[in-house]
Amino acid sequence: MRWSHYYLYTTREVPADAEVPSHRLMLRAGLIRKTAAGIYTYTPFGWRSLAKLKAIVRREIDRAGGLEMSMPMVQPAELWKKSGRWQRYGKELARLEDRHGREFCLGPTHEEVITTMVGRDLSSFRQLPINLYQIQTKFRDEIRPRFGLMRGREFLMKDAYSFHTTAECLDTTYQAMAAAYRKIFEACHLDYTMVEADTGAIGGSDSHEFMVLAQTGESEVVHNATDGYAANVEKAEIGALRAPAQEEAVDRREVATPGASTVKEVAELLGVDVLKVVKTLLYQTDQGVVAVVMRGDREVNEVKLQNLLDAEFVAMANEAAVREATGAPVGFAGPIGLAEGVRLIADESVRPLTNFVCGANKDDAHFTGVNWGRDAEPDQWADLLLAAAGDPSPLGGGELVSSRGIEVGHIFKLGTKYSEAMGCDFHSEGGGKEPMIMGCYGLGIGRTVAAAIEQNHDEDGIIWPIPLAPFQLLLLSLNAKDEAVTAAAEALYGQFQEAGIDVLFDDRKERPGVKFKDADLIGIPIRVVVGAKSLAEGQVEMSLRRTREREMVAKEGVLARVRELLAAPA
RNA sequence: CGGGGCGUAGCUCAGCCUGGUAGAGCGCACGGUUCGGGUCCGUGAGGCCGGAGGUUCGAAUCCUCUCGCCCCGACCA
Repeated sequence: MRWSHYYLYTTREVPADAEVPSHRLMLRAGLIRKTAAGIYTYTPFGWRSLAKLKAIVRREIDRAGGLEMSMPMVQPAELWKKSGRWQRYGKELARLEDRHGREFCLGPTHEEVITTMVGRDLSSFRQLPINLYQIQTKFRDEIRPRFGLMRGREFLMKDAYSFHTTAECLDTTYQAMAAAYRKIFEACHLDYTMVEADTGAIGGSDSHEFMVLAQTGESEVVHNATDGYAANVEKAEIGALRAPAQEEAVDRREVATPGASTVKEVAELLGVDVLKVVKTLLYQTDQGVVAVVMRGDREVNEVKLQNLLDAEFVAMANEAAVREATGAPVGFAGPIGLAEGVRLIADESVRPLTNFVCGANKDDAHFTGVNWGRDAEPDQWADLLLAAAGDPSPLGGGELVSSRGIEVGHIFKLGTKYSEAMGCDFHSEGGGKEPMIMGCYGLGIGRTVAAAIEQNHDEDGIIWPIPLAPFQLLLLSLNAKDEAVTAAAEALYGQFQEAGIDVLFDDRKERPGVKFKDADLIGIPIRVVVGAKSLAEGQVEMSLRRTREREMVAKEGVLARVRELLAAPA
């Protein structure tokens, strides 16, 4: 491709709203343009990179037995009402009406559509298992889109759905898809990790996420290198915490704690360790108001809470609700004397505490010397602790380490949640009718490309991994008016094209400085520079974007050298 | 949805407080210059100052409403 005839416009300045490197560089390098908040246009240049990733994804999913298809982006409300998600999905589901007033939504995912289709077409165990996938534009009306393609509202995603007669069969496909994902991310040369995950709004049992490790990632993951445990922090289990020393029970006393509404303030005021202070958090849920007692220095994992309650939503109670439940302003809640009907759940971390401090459900007052059994008893004990770096791994390998990741893939065992709702049954060998057992497998296309940039860039621009680079090679001709240079560059361009190499030929009438800056910015892995001085000696300069190592190569030997570099592991 | 901020040339922004002829840099066009790391000089095109209403002799500037965008939070295959 000749740059002079191509659609590739770089910018020196950045729109001020780009905060993370991938977003900034994708705009500057002319890969994407913003059309609306969280909605982007992919330029021809950017689209090439996405196309490369799509090809890798297709290759691996096809090998894993997937069959490519395509489903509509606009879906009838009827299907979503049938699965119950029309109500449950919330405002993220973009809804619209057609001219007749019929309700539709923009598909954020496609369980309803695929399950309905498979349910109609397949009816026998003999037709199973089957694994269908598509690469398609999704729409989720995110509350706050940000970071360019990392969290857009409209985005490209590969989603696959598998249908089975048995859990074992589902597991086989699940493992095969996990293996395919590994191959995909390895083929992209990404530093990633697979972690246990919560199933969220999609539902189901087993679930794993594929995280590309990056500081700018929106998810926190914890892992332990010794025992191999790795999980999204939302899901993470924790080994036994060190138990505090047991004390002889003392009398419970109410003490004045004016203005001390945080654990830290209370601990300081009373001169005790924060570990001695418990906090009681009030949540509003569709199951009613819930009070959670948590160790003073730790956070509640709201996902664990939601799963425990089997709740549709869980949110911190507002001030009015807190007052109603505790009779006190925020900051003085405790497990003793809560309003009627408030469910009290205590985290396991506070179980071994003796003579602890908690709010007195009274303005400016706390209790000291509180003991379980004698003074209070929760309706339920549970693990609601949000894992943190330094916690013991549940597998016993020592401390958990925390890192940040970009969620690029998420696979689920759905079970029969959708097949039952949508009536997707099969006749079993025994003649009975059973719901199909399903799995689903998502992979963010744009997000993966953004993650690749997040992991591969420097201060000058993108450093594409060869498999995702829009072009493999950038041929750069310096002196446009020098006939010998032009002729040599044209000859090389012809050779590269003939050899089937993805080449971008910078034949623009620009100064060398501009071309070099652009070359660094757009990050094509291999660069070949034809300039007057070296050409006089029959040589051209070759270099790699990643290492910046330069070498002079006789112009006759360039093609062979390029082939060598492309074959080498990146 | 709560809190904060911003909408002025294609892009990045100044001007607004204290109302009086709409600006800069980059980009673009033209001429010259330069030619291995975003040359330099000159000329020029380009803006119902997001939209509506109000105050005023007069509004980019003050007031009200509205739309859009961004940041923090809650949220999230």
